[in-house]
Amino acid sequence: MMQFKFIDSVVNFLNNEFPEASVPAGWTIVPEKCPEGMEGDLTVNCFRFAKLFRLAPDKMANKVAGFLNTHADVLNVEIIKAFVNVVMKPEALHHGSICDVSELLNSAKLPDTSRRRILVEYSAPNTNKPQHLGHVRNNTLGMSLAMLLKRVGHDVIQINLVNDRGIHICKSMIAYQRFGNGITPESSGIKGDHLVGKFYVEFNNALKTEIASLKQAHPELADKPEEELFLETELGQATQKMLLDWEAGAPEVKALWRTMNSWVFAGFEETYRRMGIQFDRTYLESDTYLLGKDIVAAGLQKGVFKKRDDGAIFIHLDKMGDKVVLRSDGTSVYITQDIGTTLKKYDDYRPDSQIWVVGDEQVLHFKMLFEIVGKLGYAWADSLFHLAYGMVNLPSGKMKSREGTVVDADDLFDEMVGLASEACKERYGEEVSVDEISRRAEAIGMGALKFMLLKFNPRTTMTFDPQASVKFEGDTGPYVQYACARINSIERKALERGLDFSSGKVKWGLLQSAEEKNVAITAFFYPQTLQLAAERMDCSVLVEYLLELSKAFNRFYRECPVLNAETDDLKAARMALCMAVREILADGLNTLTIGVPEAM
RNA sequence: GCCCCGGUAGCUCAGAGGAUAGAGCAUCUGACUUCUAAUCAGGUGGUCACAGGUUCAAUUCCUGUCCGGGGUACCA
Repeated sequence: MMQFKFIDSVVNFLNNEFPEASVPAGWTIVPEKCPEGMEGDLTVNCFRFAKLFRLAPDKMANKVAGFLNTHADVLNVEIIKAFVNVVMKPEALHHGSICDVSELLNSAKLPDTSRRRILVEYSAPNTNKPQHLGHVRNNTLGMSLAMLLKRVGHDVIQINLVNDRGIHICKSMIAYQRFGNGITPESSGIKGDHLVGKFYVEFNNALKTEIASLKQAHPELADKPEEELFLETELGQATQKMLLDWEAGAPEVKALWRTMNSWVFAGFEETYRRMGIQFDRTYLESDTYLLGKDIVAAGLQKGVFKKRDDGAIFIHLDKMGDKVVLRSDGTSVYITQDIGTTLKKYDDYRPDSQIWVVGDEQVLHFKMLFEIVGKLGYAWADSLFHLAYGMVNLPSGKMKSREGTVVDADDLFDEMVGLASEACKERYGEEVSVDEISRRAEAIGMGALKFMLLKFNPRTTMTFDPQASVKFEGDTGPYVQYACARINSIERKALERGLDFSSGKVKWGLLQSAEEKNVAITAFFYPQTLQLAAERMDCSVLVEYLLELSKAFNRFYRECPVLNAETDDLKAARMALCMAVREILADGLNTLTIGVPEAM
């Protein structure tokens, strides 16, 4: 990690002054950004480490300030309580931060000994309907987390586990058989996953009608919930039979299943491509759904699991009570499959850690899963992690497919990109090719959406306001992209004017204004921000940072002309600052899987 | 009932022991002959749900209460 020389000096100084103090190995001072309105660039917060040296915080502050007063890199020092506010010489400030930007970017990488192989599983869609806003949050969190972990040096493997079989899949198949009339994505021009989703809806409508007439014919059933009446209906029975036929390998059922799933996969492929998702491995539940059974059988032998009188196999998990892992009829439950796939993924990749990006309604499920894996004797059970994220609600409340309030993923992409496209045309409609406009609109629209979803802490249950979310102003992805676009524009203008800054040494010490220093100070925190975000598995940390750096840049942009600066040396130095900022912003946006348009 | 998560500005959200609690939106006022105004500068707006406790220091940690959400299946 990059560090200012004066910080190292203080640490050395303290170690020499207090040889008897037992400071942890590798201990150092982490400087903080001096709050706005205070005289200072950086702050050494002595509250945090005074105790290490058995000194009162204010005495420590005095000691540190006394030392720093004589330091060659320091211009001025002010003590407030136990905060030591340091004004640095601009030269030293820039050399400790933004001057060598590739070194700065590189220093975000963890040392080899801290790098891990990590499996990130996310998305996990069902093949009976298209993806919606909830999936988009999941996908965005998953892919960005994967990129973030990679960015700091981990070996990351992105995994999807597709739910491609089961009773819910049979529902759309039954509906297709009955109402489909041989329609296909090609014949209808409807995207495959949407077409299959239509039949899932039709199934539920038909089922609702049948249940209504069932209740009418049998008033005693009036109070029964619909799920309990499923197998009383003709449709329900047909669906159940189809599931059994599927499991028995009935050729005509399998053929239809393959056909319809292929439509859905083609549709998903398009959705994923648009989001920029590439999985390293896709597991299909149709291949893995039987996996856990052997393990349960073996666990029963070992006494980890027990058999109940009715034949069901369960495990006793102390505080969480009993959990059935195999039904009395011998079939798997959800957790059985997850035990199986967890072990399978472990065997396939030997990871140091596995992460599941799954909604927070499943926290208990994963707690149980991890405990079961541990009880089965796998020491790596404590390296398993459920990244539980909150649901996406609408201002009107929850999204409900039954009430048609679900925000479809593809529609949402189109809307965001469409609005971005309009904004682009407004600005550059005449001068820029249609092709370029659509490229920009794609980066801006998709970027705005992803950025918005990542801005929230993953665990918060967020409200998605279509009106507000569709804007490209304020704390948004386009705000960050715009800062990059401004820098690109400066670079283009420099070329037009025949200015060449590539040769000659940059005189960083010329950048002395508050705005210039603030950019450099903010830049300094980039590597540790990446590492913190990775450690917390929380991209919102990075999002906040990118906004802050963009804000610092935009202020600089307003106050400090680059190409119109007073001297050539100052022009060159400011240009170098711009280039460095662009590299950081682009690196950050990239990590969030957001593109950077050339201009906007 | 029990378990988990949350309650911070009109709205959406940051802050997780430290300085005067922040940002965006909304609203009001200014700034485009200048390297892009998708920008910038400023105003208005707060009992950090409530009550105790720990601490030199609590919005942050602990306990309790209230309110909201989720979970508590031989569903996934």
